[in-house]
Order: sequence, then C-alpha cells, then structure tokens
Amino acid sequence: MESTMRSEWKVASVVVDPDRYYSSSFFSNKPTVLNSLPILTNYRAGGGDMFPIRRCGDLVLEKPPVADRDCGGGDDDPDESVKRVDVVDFFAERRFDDRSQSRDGCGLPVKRESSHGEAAAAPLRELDVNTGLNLVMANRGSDESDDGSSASDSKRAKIELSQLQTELGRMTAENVKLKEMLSHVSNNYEALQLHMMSLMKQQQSSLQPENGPEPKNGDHEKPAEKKHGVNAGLTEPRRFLAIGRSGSGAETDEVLSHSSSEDGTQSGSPQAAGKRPRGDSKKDNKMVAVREDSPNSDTQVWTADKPGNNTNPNTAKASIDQQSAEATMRKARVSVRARSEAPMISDGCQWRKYGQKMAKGNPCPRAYYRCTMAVGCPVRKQIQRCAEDRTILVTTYEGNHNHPLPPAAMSMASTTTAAAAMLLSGSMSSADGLMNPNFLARAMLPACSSSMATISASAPFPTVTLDLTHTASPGPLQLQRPHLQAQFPGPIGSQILTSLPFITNALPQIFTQALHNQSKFSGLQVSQDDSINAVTAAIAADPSFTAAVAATISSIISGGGANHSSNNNHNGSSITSIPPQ
DNA sequence: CGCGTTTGACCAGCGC
DNA sequence: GCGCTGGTCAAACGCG
Repeated sequence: MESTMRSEWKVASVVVDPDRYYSSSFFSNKPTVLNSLPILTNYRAGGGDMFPIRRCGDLVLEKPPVADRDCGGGDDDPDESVKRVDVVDFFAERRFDDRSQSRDGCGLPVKRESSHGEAAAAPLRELDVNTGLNLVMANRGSDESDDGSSASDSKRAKIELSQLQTELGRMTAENVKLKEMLSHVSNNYEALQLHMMSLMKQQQSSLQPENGPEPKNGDHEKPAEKKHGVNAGLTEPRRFLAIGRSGSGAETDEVLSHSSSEDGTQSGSPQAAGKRPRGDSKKDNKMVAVREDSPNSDTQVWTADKPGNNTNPNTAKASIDQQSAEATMRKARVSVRARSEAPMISDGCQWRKYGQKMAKGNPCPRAYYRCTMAVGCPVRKQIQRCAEDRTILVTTYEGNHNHPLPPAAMSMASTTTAAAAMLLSGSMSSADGLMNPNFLARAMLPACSSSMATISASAPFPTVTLDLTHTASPGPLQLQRPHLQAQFPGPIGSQILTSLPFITNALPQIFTQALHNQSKFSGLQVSQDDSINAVTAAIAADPSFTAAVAATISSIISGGGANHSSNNNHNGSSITSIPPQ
C-alpha cells in the first residue's frame, strides 16, 4: 500500500539523570551537552509503547503520537508509521554548524530543513528538564513513499544504528575524559590542601615565639579553648574554626548550644528559647552541642550535652572544637547587600516574619525573619534597606540551618556558612593579625576578582558583608563577585583590608572556569551562570570541602602577613577574573 | 479557620 | 540607676 504519509518518527529520548551529574540548569539551552552524557551504553529501538520505563542512559526510539504527525494524505495508520522507523544520525545532526541553525524561543536549536520544507518549523530537540534531559529528534521528512518494511529502509536503519553506536562509544570516551578532569580537579584540591597545611604549620612555628604566652585578657582559658586559636586550624583544616579571642571576653567564654539545646533543652518555654543570651551573662547555663554525624550522611544530629560528659577524651576534644565552632557560627553574621526592588531576596528558604523595628539611623524599618523550613531551625535573618541607597537591600543572616536544604537554598547557605567561618576564624586571630589578603588570590584563586574587607569595632557581632551591588548583571540575584567587608567586634579600630577574595564566590568561579574550559574542549556550550549555580550547589553539598576552604581562608586571615598596604590594583593585576556573561 | 503579618510590650546589654 | 537600643514575644489583625 502506498501512503502519502511522510516518514515522521521520533528518534529518541535520551534520558539522563541531571541530578547525578549536573543541575538541570546545566542542560538548559545546551544542545551539545550530549558530548558529556555520563552513561549512554544501552539503547533500544522500537515503538514507543515498548518503553514504559525510561531510565538513565536509555536511548528511546519511539513512534510519535498520531496527532503530532503532519501527514499530507491523512493516512494516519499507526501501524504503517511504525514500519517507517528510521534512525537519524542525530549525533551528526547535533553538531551541525551553529551558523546554519536557528533557535526557537527557548534558545533551543531548530532544525533548518533544507530539502524537506514541511518540517522546517519542527523543533529538532525538545528539552524537558522535569524528566531529565529529553532530547527528541523529530520530524525528519522523507519523500520516499511509505511502503512498509522495505529491505532498503531496514538496511539504512541498521547502518544508521551502527553509526549511532559509534557515536555512543565516542561519547563514552568523552565521559571518561570528563571523569579524568574531575579527578584532576580533585587532585589539585588535595594538593592545595596539603600545601596550605604546610604553610599553616610553617606559620605556626613562626608565630609561636612571637605571640608568646596568650592571652591578652589573661583570663582562664580552658584546655579545650586553647585549640580554638590559630593552631587549631593549622592541624585540622577540615573543620570550621572557632572564634577565639576577639577582644571581648563575652565572645570568648560564651558557648552557645546549637538549635536543639537552644530551643529545646535549655528551656521548655518558647520565650526562653527565643531570648538569645548576649554577652557573658549566661555562663552558668552554658551548654555544649555535641555533633553526631548520623548514619545518613546528609543529616546531622545535634544533641545537647553538658561539658565533661564526653567519655572519650579524643572525641571530646574534637567535638568541643566543633561545638565551639558551631556555637560561634551562631553568633557570626553574614550580611548580603544587593540591589533589589523586592522586599526580600529569594534565597530558597522559607521565612516567617516575627518582628519589625525601626533601627537608629535608618528611616527604613528592619524586619526580622526566622527560618521555618524545620522546627527549631536557629537561622534568622534581618532585612533592611540601606539608608543611603534604598534600592539596596541588606539581608543579614545569622546561624546555621539544622536541616537539609533544597538546592535553591544551597548557594546562599553555603555562602553564608563559609563567609561566617572565614569571619570567625579571622576574628579568632589577634587584632593585628589581619594580613596578607592577597596570598590566597595569588596562590589558589586565580579566577576570582578582588574585593575589599573592612574591619570595624562598632559591630556588636562579627559580621561579614557581601556586597553584590557592584555586580555587572542587574538580573536575578546571584552570588557573583561580592565585595567583602568584615566587621569584627573589639578594640581593633577601623582598618581596611584589600583584595580579600570571597571564597564561596571564587570557588564556583574556579569550577565554572574549569567547566567552561572543558566545554570549549568538548564543544559544549556552557553558560557560566548555569554552571555557577550547579557548582555552587555541588560545593555546598560537600561540607568538608567548604570547611576546608573556610579553614584555608582562616589561615589567610590569621596569617599575620604585612600586606596591609597592598592595594587593589596590585591584587587586581595578579588575578584573572572571569568576565560575566 | 489556619497561617502569616503587624505592632506594642517586654527584656537584656550597654553607655553615661 | 537610668535611658537608649537591639532583639524577641505574642496578641491582634488580615487574608485566602
């Protein structure tokens, strides 16, 4: 039977798991991303009904729905269309010259049909980020008649299937390359960590005779607290450093519990839980939080315990380190300045407003929010518009989330956590130990731009300010190259530090650069915005990495270098910055 | 009716 | 001790 139906068919849906390797945004608008598909070893061909389950790595060949077909003759016999299944070398198609392709409204390439005009407007690929990457090759026209299962057609199908297999093999090889690159990055990270540790040890040995016996205040330092100084960070970079002597005895002696003890065990009354102790007035009630990594690595359980309850001295030491670190993290604040007309920047978390107050010196009220993503989450934030420029929204975060975060919240959470860790480890050092901010930029962060840090004695709490108002892009708020200000309490006075790179900005930039380079290497088109988000989330998912980075930063802050007078120009000339896209 | 926001009151720290 | 300020609570209120 001769049919006028065009040989329309849907070649494939390539199903991958974006969460496993990339964020969904990574795939958006990336028609060539198949170069780096991780697993494409098994594929099957046949009618669509044969593939009720699509799994990662499946290449699905299926018959398009009848309604989708553009059949001139109106012959919609589905059986006949099945016989016309043809395999397109979509990998060859995939790489057709960019100059010869147009893009649809979503930025996806639209096949420009040269000889089969009817299909010119049909999308070559459709992207469904909800189900992973779903590349649909559709509507390949043919002027051949649909005469069923002709031998020539099946032969051509086999040939093209073999081509497909070849391409799959090539992609597997590319996948291996990607893995090698990842391994390379990991190795670099390890090497960097070792290098930093050696530098820290070197620094430790040089600082010890200079500093002499601590502390300035001469007050009772507990053995556990002695680990919280620079030395603690020297030996164990893979953890957050605790605040030490910051000029205020209250800051030092107070050990706050994490959320569970703060909101639960310290007092059953919500009011008592809400009233956060200030200064050193709560010494008698101080509790320590013991961090216990649960079997589920994604969650951490915090329990309250009295000091001295640790039976194992070693674990007690380590846990006290973490206790103190986390406790002080609770006090550290990370302030984000960003231009936004919206009343609140979207950071992926759920917040409940619990108060609003007029603050002195600012006609704009300050709003108080509390994280409501989990019961008892201690994280709070304050939102206030800048008095000088009311288009600038200042969001100040305090505390660490005690619950898993959605990917959307990872970026901000990791940023504030790392910044707070950096800040606290910096405040731990002596006031005159702030120093050599350029080192890290030169040594390990070639991809980040310069920024500035200010130390002020006026801040009641140690505060890091991330200034996003200088970013080039006025688009959606993203963590891009913030200028950085750090405010430390204590009699430090005002000092200007220069070129202190902001780690959680820089690291995504580094990885973005790596991805960008890799994308060039493999022909991918990778948006840096997309990859920043993906990489930031990936980094945030690895607390040890963040902790190590924070410790590294801390060593810079407490490094005692003499580059106070170094300027931005100097630093800027030594830093390769990634142009915003 | 439940949930989130508003707003006045309350508390604690700090400076004078 | 007093007043100022920041931070929080909780009843009242509004909205869907």
